[in-house]
Amino acid sequence: MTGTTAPLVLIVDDEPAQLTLLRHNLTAAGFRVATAQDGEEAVLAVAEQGPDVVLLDWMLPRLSGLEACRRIKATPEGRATAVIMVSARSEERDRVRGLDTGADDYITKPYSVAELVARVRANLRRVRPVSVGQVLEHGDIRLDAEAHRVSRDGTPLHLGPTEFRLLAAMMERPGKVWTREALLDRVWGREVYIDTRTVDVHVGRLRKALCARGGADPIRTVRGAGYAMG
Amino acid sequence: MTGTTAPLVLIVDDEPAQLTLLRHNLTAAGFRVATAQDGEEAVLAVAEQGPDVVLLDWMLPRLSGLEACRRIKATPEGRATAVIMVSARSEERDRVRGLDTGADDYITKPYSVAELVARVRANLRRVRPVSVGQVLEHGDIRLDAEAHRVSRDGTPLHLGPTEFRLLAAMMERPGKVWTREALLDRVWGREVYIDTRTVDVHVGRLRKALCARGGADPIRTVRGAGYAMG
DNA sequence: CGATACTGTGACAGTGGTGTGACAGTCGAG
DNA sequence: CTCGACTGTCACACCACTGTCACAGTATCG
Repeated sequence: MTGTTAPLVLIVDDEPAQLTLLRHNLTAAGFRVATAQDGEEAVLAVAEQGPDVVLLDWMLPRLSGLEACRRIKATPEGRATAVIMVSARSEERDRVRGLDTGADDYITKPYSVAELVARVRANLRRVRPVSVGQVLEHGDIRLDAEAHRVSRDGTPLHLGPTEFRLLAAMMERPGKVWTREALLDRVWGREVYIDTRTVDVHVGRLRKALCARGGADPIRTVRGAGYAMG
Repeated sequence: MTGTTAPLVLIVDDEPAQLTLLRHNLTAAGFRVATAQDGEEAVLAVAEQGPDVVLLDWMLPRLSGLEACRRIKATPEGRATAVIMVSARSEERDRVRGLDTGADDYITKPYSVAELVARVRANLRRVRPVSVGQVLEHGDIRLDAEAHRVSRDGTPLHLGPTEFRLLAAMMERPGKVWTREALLDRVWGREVYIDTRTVDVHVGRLRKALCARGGADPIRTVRGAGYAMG
């Protein structure tokens, strides 16, 4: 669930053919994939692996998709993941029931792979705000998260991976002051032992890159607190 | 966007009949409703009113729904709201384009009111938990805790860390008289050995900063007791 | 009025937070 | 392998900020 690894999608379906097909397509789209074959497995897998998105088939052995969804959404991990119900039923009352159970989205068979992937991305965007196709703008700075590109005033900039994530985090909430600890959490990952002063160094490098071709420093230092955009 | 008031839904459509219909149904469902008639209005309305959900028609004058969605999602307010694209086009490639622009959901005409409301609710569930930074105001003084910013009458002020915390504490409870000991506790920390007269010095510095560009002294000295805002 | 207690504030030295160049270690590409 | 890109740490310099003091100003009371 940190910004560094690929998003994890849990596929729940009882037909092996479906699992293989989906795994193949989602892997090709850059996601990590986990699978479960019935509702109980699904609930367990969510608790253990904390996926970012769950593709949940409506018809499942042992525990219906609807009930599985309810149980998933009853856990803290479940609330932090997006559940997409997959079903052959396209009647409206089912859609309504599905959404009111806590499902985040609903997709009906037959669906195209393109739409499925787009849906997964769209839901992912809410669960992991920055990591997926999103263009952030702040003043003359543009950051394309999907293409991994940054430009200032139209001219492209070269940033290392860490500086890129650092900029992305700060651009996501302009004005917000990030403590060094918060940035370590967000940019480096939750379980890392890193000197907080390292943040200073990377902020310095980011500043140098952003101001290489002139322009005001877009990063504000708040003494005793941390850093902020704008 | 606060927790106490009803969720705000922004309806964007150029047909007055649609606006009236949607407003009626959503109001009946317990939402607050705002409206916009074209894409530019929509982008503006999102920035100004910070709705929880936007119902965005695909076909709009001046700025297409797609482009409006992109611009909305490039702003911090936009990222904190759910955008539901509404369209007569049900072809798949449009859905994909819509979702990849940053839209959170997609609904096609004709839709039933029940499904629409269910979708709005489902999207709301994800958007609502996002809390917004606390902004304290007292007279013409504004203190943004998250951004660590203070302004008086619109002009930004520079405060040191201690003065900032001091002001924040006093603004949190306007009128309350703080003893020097209470302020030491609150601002400096519980187990500090500091001369109580130090509080006086910092209050003085805070006053100087607040009144640097004119204006009445917002801090009241209570002889024998301490200090208070207003 | 004088005495006393309390508060405002300029000055100042010390501290500690921050910017930054240097450097060694790691990793992947060629 | 070598090379280059990137990372994390350190040391040093700088200066904004801090806490304290001394003295001046002001309210309170006999």
